[in-house]
Amino acid sequence: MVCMANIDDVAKLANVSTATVSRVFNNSPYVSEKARESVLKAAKELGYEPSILARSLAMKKTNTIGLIVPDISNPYYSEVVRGIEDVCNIYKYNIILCNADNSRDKEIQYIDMLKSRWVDGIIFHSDYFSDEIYNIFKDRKIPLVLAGRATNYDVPYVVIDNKKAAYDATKYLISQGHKKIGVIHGDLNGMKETVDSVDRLYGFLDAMKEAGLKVYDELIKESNFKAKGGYIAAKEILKGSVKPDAIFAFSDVMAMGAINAIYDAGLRCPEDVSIIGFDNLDLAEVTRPALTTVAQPMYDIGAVAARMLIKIIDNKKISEKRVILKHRLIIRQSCI
Amino acid sequence: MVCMANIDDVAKLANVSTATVSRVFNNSPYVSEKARESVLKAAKELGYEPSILARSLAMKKTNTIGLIVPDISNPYYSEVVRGIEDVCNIYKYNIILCNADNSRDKEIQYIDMLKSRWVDGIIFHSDYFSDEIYNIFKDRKIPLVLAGRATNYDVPYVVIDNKKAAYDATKYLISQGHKKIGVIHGDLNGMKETVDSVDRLYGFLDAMKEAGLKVYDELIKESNFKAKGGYIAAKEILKGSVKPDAIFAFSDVMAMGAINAIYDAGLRCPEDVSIIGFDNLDLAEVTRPALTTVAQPMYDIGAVAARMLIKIIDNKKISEKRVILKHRLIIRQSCI
DNA sequence: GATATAATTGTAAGCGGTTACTATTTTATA
DNA sequence: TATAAAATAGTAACCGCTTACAATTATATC
Repeated sequence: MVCMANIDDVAKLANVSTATVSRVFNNSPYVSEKARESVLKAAKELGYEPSILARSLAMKKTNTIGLIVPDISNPYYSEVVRGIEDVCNIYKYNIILCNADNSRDKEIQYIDMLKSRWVDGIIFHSDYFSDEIYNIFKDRKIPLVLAGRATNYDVPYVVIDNKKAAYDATKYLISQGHKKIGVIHGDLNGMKETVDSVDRLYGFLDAMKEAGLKVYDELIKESNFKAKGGYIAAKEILKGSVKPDAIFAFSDVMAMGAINAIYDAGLRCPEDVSIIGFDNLDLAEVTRPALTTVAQPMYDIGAVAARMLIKIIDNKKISEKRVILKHRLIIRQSCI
Repeated sequence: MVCMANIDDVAKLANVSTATVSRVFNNSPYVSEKARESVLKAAKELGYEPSILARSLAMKKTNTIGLIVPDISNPYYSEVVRGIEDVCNIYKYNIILCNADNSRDKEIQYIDMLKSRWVDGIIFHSDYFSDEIYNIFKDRKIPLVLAGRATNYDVPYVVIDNKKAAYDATKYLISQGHKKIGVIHGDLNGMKETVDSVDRLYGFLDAMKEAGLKVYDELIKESNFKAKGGYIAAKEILKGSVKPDAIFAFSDVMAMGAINAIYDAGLRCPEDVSIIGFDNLDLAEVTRPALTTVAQPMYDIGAVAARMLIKIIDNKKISEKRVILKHRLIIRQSCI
């Protein structure tokens, strides 16, 4: 930290007290035009800029929020973060970014770090929101908004209806005449805490049941939300005895991997096997076949979460603590 | 900011002075085992955690670095940022993230904000590094590392050799027998400040010249580094009188757009027109045809930049202020 | 036991702001 | 013109920590 002019220097040069300087920079009324001018002039001359750090300490408010996500290099999260950043920018908040890789230890470590930095609040986006994490937040007493994850605890959140979304996607596949439908899902966490994949799987099962279709266990595989994982899972599905006519991947990236697996198995997509993804990343529309997918409003998940958190920090009323944003089926070329 | 125990509370409960408490938490020697224990006990009892904010003010060091990038939701940047974050995490630095959208105004605004937050240094990644921005950094006297952009000013940077990279890619196309090669580049900024696209264009031209190949102006189009832009540019190229046998897109995303344009024009990729991209984003290997591309070490650009900045902050010697990382040609299926 | 030395600990002044409270100056009102 | 009210300015305590310096205590040396 290079030294620079402080409030005393400015006060001295402008021949006023520090209080007056402070008032000028806080747009307080009750400061004469004359004083204001000379302060501004002195400040300019010295290249003075108030220290947000010192101000934060004095006011016990940092105008900073912490952001805990698994991995910013994952396009889903980078889009969410972009939404958060844009809203924060409007309200003059800054964000401290933390990549926790879904590791509970890292998450806890980051929460403590953010706390000791006095962030005004935290937006937490993780695959899991466990009792342990909940209690830590409760102990630390930091305003919290959950993004992308619902909870029964009294914590505000912004999500989509994952179950309904998967239900809709499955219904669409069924309406297209598909009967033997495979699924590539993510970690189910032993069905204990509810994670996205669990919700989505239930939605899938509901739709299948409703349509009276048989669910083949061997067509349902776990993967890791990555392209390679999707590829491997699809490959296994395709080499089984039950041949699927469609596969529902719980992420676009896994869907892309699955498409490659289909081609590598000597089949075509969508002619032989239809694929539907989840997320609607940018890449979904630039690949071939363009991906039919369930769109999540990632940017808005971030933006709404940020807006909620800032309201909570400012003690403003929030109309609804549990926000469920709309998903949307985007029909492109990977399903027929 | 919720109130919590401070150093005085702990000192009182532990029956020592605040100095001792501070010493305990800074692992100072010269504090007796007895005192250390009682401080730790008191701290635990009160749930005390030192305020990094107050510490930063007292020490004039925040252990925070500012990060200015155009757009975190762009996968290139999110990968760079991930590299930065991982290194910062190791060295106990935190990052404040700023999306400046390549807007000079936003960049300046963010620089000032970061300064008034006393960040220890800034990593700046923008398409442009102008005199104006350079001077602002110089005035503000903040340690700075440039990522992804070289400069003649005395500012450390981490880049790849864009000219050589484009040269290599072009040579590869030529070696495959291509002669009429198109280019989709980004903003050339009037060839004034050197931006990526300019360097790359020169590399392309060099290779063409060296091979004695004719460069067709109508095969060279400007675009915006987005898929749609790549699509439009390729479409224009394809409908001209000179038919290209290959197109070099200066980003993978534009390359993807171009592939779509090729198919929409009733042609095939790579059989009729080869495409080579730039970046080697994750998506490059999951699309069909898998993208032949010039790989940039995005994660490392971030990681190395962060390591350099932290060294500079700590006044350690850095062996080389101008780091040029290796690019790599990744051959997949989009070129034959 | 006296004295020198080393190990601990405490005191208090910063770091750069904000703000309650008080003091002073202006302006309005009678 | 005297006085009340409003506007403006200043003083100093405080936010929570670090650290130079001084003070105290324990240990070693003669």
